[in-house]
Amino acid sequence: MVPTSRGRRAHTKAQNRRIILDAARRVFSELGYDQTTVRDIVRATPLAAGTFYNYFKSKDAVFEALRDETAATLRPALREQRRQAESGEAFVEATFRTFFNYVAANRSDFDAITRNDLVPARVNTWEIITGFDELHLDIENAIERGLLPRVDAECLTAAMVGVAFQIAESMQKLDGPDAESASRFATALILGGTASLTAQANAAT
Amino acid sequence: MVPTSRGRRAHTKAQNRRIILDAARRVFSELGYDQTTVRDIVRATPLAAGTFYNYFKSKDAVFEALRDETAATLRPALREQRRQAESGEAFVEATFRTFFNYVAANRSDFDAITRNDLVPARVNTWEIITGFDELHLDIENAIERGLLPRVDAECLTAAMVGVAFQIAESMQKLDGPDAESASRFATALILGGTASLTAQANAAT
Amino acid sequence: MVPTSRGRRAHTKAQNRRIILDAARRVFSELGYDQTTVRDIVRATPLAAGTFYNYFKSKDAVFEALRDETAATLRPALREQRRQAESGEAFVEATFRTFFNYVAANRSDFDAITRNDLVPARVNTWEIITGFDELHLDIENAIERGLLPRVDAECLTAAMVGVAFQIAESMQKLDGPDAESASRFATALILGGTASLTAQANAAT
Amino acid sequence: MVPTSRGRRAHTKAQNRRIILDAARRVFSELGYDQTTVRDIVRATPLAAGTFYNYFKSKDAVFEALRDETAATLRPALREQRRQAESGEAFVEATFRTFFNYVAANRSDFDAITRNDLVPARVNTWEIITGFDELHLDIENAIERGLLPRVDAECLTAAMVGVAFQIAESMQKLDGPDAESASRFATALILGGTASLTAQANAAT
DNA sequence: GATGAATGAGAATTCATTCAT
DNA sequence: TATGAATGAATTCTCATTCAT
Repeated sequence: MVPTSRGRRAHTKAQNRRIILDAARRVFSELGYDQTTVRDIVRATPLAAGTFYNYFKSKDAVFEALRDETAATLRPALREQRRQAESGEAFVEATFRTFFNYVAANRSDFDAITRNDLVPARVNTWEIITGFDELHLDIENAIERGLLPRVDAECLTAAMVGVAFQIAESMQKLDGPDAESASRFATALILGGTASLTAQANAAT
Repeated sequence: MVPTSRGRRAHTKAQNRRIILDAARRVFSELGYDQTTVRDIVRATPLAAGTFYNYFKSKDAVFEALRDETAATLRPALREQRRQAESGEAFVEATFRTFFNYVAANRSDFDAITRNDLVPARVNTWEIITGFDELHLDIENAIERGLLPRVDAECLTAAMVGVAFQIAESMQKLDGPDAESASRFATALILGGTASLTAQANAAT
Repeated sequence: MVPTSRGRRAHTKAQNRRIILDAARRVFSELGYDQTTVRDIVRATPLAAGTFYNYFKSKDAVFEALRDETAATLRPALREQRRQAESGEAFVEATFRTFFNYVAANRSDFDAITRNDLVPARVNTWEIITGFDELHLDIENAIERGLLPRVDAECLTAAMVGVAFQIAESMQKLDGPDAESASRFATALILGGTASLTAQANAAT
Repeated sequence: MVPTSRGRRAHTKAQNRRIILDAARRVFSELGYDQTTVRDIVRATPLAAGTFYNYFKSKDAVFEALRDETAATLRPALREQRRQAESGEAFVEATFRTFFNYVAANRSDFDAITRNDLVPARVNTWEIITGFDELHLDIENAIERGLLPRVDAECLTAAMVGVAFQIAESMQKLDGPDAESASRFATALILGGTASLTAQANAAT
C-alpha cells in the first residue's frame, strides 16, 4: 500500500464518501444547486474527478444523498415527538421546536439544500427534510385523537409548513428571531389560529 | 440564409415580444427556471434563435420581464387594498383574498415564476410578486394604527407569506382548496393566531 | 418626397455612398478591420442596416473601396513623380516624399487600412496603396535608364517598401519623425546603400 | 458520450500540447490569424473540441504560445550576436544573417505568426519575434560604442526592421532571394546608407 | 479503487445578410 | 430606395461523464 502521489494515504471507502458529501454540502451551500458543478465539488476535495463517480452517479445523486442524510436525522425525531404528544399544544410545539432547533444547529445543511442562486429558491425543503406527507398524516391522526380541532388538515399542514419555513428563513438573517422565540411565535399562532377556526365553524353551524 | 417557408415579417414588434414572453411563461412553468434554456424558449416560438436577442438580452432578462409584468398587476392591488382596510380583519383578508384570487386566475404565471425543477424550488415568489417588504411595512403601519395587535412584525410577515405561499401551492393540486376557502382559512388562522399571541403576551405581563 | 422619419431628407445616392465610406474609414481606423462589424459601420451612419447593402455587397467590399479610393489618389501621383525623375536621387526622393506626405496628411486613411487589432497587423499597405509592383517596374526601368545602379531590383523594392512602411509607422508615434525628416533619412539611406552595393559589386569583379 | 473509434488516452499531455501547437501553426499559417477559429485548429487535430481548452484558454493563448516559442529561440540569439559584435559591420550583419537564416529554416513559424488573411497583415512580427525594442537599445548602444555612426536611432531601427521584414517576405516567394543573398544585400544597404547619412551630416555642419 | 485527461453534446450569443413593408 | 426586424449558421466555451492507465 503505497502512499498516493498527493502524499496522502488512500482513504477508505467510507471516508471518501464522507469527504465528498461534506465538500458537496459546503459548495451547494455557497453556490446554490444550479451553479454548482461536479468539478466544483471535486475541487473542494483532495480526490480526483473520476473518483467522484465511484461514489455517486451524478450531481443529482450527491444532492439526494445530502437530503436523505438530513431527513434521516430530522424526520424520525419529528415523528417520534409528535407520536408522543398528548395535547394539541405539545404536538404543534414539538414540531416547531424540533425543526427550528435543527435549523439553528445545522445552518449549513439547511443552506445547502435551500440556496438556489439567481432565483433564490426555497427548495421544497420541508417536504424533503421532514416529510410534508408525514406531517399531513400526523395531523389527520391528531385530529382523530381529538388533540387538534377538526379543521382542514390539508390547509393546516400547508400553513404549518409555510410558517415553519418562512420563519426559518428569517432566522438566517442578522437579528432574526432565535429558535426559541420562533418556536413560541409559531406555536401560539397555529394554536390560536386553529382554535379560532373551530370557534368560527361552530358559530356557523 | 435561405428564406424559410413561413413568411417573414409576419408579426409586429410588439407581437413578437408578447410571443416570446408567452412562450417563456409556458416553458418556465413546465421546466422550471433552471432547466429552461433560451433554446427551449425559442423552440416554443415560431421565431428564429437570433430574434430572441432582438428582444431580450438573456434568459434572465425574459424572466425579469415576466416577473415585472406580474408584479405590476398584483403588487399595487395588494397595497391599495391594505391601505383602505379599516380593521385588522379587513387588512388580513384583503391580502389573502387578492393573492389567492390572483394565483387561481393566473396559474401559469405563478407556475412560471415559481417552478424550479429538480430542486423544485419556490422562487422567492412572494417577495418578487407582491413585495415581502411592502407587507412588512404595511403590517408595521397597521400595528401603529391599532388595526393589528402588537406582535413581532417580522415574524408575522413571515408567517403570512409562508401561509399564503404554501397554501397557494396546495391550491395547484387536484382537489386542493379553492381561492375562497383558502382565503377564509388563512385569514381566520392569522387573526386567531395573532389574537392569541396578544392574549398570551398580556397574560405574561 | 416626404422627409424620412429621422427628420432628414433622403440623401442622394452619391451622398450615401460617401457617408458609408467615411463612417467605415472612421470605424476601421478605430477598431481595426477584424473587430469592425457591418453593424458598427451602420451605427456610425444615419442610415439603416439594409441600406448598407444597396451600396456595398459586404464588409470586404467597403474595405476594398476604401483601399481603392486611397490608391486612386496616391498611386498615380507616385508613378508620375517617378516617371519625371531625371536622377536616381530624384527618383528615390520623390517616392519617399510623396508617400510620407500622404501618410502625414491622411493619417486616418492610413490607420483605417492598417490597424488590425490584437495582432496589430500591418496590412500590406504599400502594395495596396501604391502598388508594390509598380515600384518594382519603375525601379527596373530606372536601372535600365541608368538612374539607379545595377542592384537586385526585387531586393531594392522590398527594401524601399519596408523602410517606407516601417518609418511611416514610427511617424504615427508621439515624437516620431515628421514627413520631412523621414524622407530625408530614407532617401539618404537608400541612395547611400545602393551606391555602396554597386561599389562592392564592382570591387568583386 | 459514445466512445470514439480512435482510442482514448492515445497521447501524453505533453504530446497533446505539441499536437495542438503544431496544428495551430499550420492553420494560422494557412488561414491567417483572424480567419482561424478554434474549431479550425481542433479540426486539424485528432483531438476533441473540449480538449483544446485543457491546454489553452483561447485562440489568443495558443497564438501567444507560438509567438513565445519562436521568440524564445530567436531573440536571445540575436542579442547575443549583437553583443559580441566588434564592428558596425559585424553588428548589422549578425542581425540580418540570424534573422534571415531563421526565416529560411522556419518558414511555417514565420508564416503562422505573419499571415493575416484578407487584410494580409504583417503582424508586428519583428517586434514580437525579435524585439524591436531590443534592437533599438542595441543600436543606441552600438552608436555609443562607436560601432555605428551617429544617426537617428529610431529611424535606423525602423529601417532595419522594415528591410528585414519585407525582404523576408520576398524570400517566401518562388525565386525570391535566399538567406545568404538577402543578408548580404541588407547588410550592405544599411552600412552604405548609414555611412552616407553621416557624410551628409558632416557636410551640413 | 483511484486518477485525471479526453470526450463531445449542447448552451449562449453574434452578426452578415435578406426581404417584407 | 430606404428601412430595420428576422434569420440561422457559426462560434466560443462549459461540464457531466467516461475510461485507459
